[in-house]
Amino acid sequence: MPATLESTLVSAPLPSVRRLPRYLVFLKECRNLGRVVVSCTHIAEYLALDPTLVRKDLALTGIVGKPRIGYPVDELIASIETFLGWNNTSDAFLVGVGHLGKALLGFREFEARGLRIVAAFDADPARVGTSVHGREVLPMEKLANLVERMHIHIGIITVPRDAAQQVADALVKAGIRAIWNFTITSLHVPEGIVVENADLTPSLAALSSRLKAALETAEERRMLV
Amino acid sequence: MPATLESTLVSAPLPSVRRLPRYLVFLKECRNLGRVVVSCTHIAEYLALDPTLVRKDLALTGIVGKPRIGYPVDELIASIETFLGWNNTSDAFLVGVGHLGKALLGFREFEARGLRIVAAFDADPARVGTSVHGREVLPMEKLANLVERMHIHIGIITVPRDAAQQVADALVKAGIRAIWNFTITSLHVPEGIVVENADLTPSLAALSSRLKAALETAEERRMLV
DNA sequence: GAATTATCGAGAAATATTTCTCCTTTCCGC
DNA sequence: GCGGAAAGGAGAAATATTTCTCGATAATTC
Repeated sequence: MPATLESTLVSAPLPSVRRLPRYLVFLKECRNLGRVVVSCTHIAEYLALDPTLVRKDLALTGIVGKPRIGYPVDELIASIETFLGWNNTSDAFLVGVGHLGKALLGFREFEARGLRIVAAFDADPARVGTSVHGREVLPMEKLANLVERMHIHIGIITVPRDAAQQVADALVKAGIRAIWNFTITSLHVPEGIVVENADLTPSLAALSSRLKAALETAEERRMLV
Repeated sequence: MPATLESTLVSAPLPSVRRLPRYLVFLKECRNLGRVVVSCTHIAEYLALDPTLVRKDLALTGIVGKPRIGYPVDELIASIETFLGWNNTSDAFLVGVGHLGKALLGFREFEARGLRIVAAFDADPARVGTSVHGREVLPMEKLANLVERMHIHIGIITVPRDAAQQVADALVKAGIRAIWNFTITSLHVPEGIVVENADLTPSLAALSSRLKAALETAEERRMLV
């Protein structure tokens, strides 16, 4: 039996979880406009989804709506944010202060979404000691000690792909529980460690594929007419 | 009408397409190590996937393997790259030269993956005229004209989320066919325009959710023992 | 040269996810 | 209050995706 990276125990459907943040954007917009309640039909229409799908997703968070009324906006926002754990922020370490690492360190929005990058590390001595968006870049040697001392659960990998596995090993050894992997490298980690891949290449592949299909469809229509 | 046309009309399963780039990483590693053939079993083992799944994904690209041997590495790489359209690069425009936009402009790897960002635009006059990774930042006014003149199909949106819809409208009006959307804003576009969302927030949500589940599972096990 | 074994291919089965259908609830106008 | 319309809830149906099973094939070993 091949070792599975994902523990397929009881957890929420991942596609649903991924949609939740987009609901939040719309809901906060509603709140800003002074709306008190919102129906899943409205949400679905705005996001071009099926209303039932939205209802199912929202039900995951434990909220119940009222027929003919909808969901109370404030409660719904709170419910989703609680479900996603965005209320109590988790601290994370980032490894690899290149272009992307710097960009991530600059996203102040993460903090509103439950993630605080508290320290950055790099193997390049030239980068160590510099300051990026208010955080000093630390040497890799300090990583293990600090992970333990600060009870860090999340590691963010933004190093060149060849170094990714090595960094992952170091993070796991230090006691990290989840890795946000921005390289395309397929990381090998012990069971129980969560790896979420955020590399852009798969998304680019999907874009290419869909664009190709769209252009072909358009071409065909043009020839039929 | 050739059968290939029909097969492209029914677009490939997106999850499969997203996995293809990860196969490529492994395959190129194999090639570098001097391997000539590789079996889907090996690929599957390395990526912690089911062998049959890998076989089905590879079959999408039209390659046929040999029993007891596997797939010829070079041919397989070529087959996947052709399928993904990584051989003939498409030109793209990027709008929004903030942290992320700059980071994307700095990724030279995109070119090996069929994407060349040929120009960058920004609404901020302070940024217009500056140079980022060798490309001059142009004013938004020039966008429409250049999209048409250069036959650009792909637009990349890396602006603040509030400006995203407006930029998308401008891109669509200019004649763009696909949008790579790095904001969490749900874009409204006419039918036939492809929108691929690459915002990190859904991935972060998935990470949080899975980490939470993993920690709970671990806790549960600990209490059982 | 035959047996053995690893691998691919195809289609069936299983699972996950999304959509549909019907029913209940609640508000609004009368 | 009462009936109708609109909205959400629950579970079934449909669809998409993944996994399983079995048969065929080709290299390796004896």
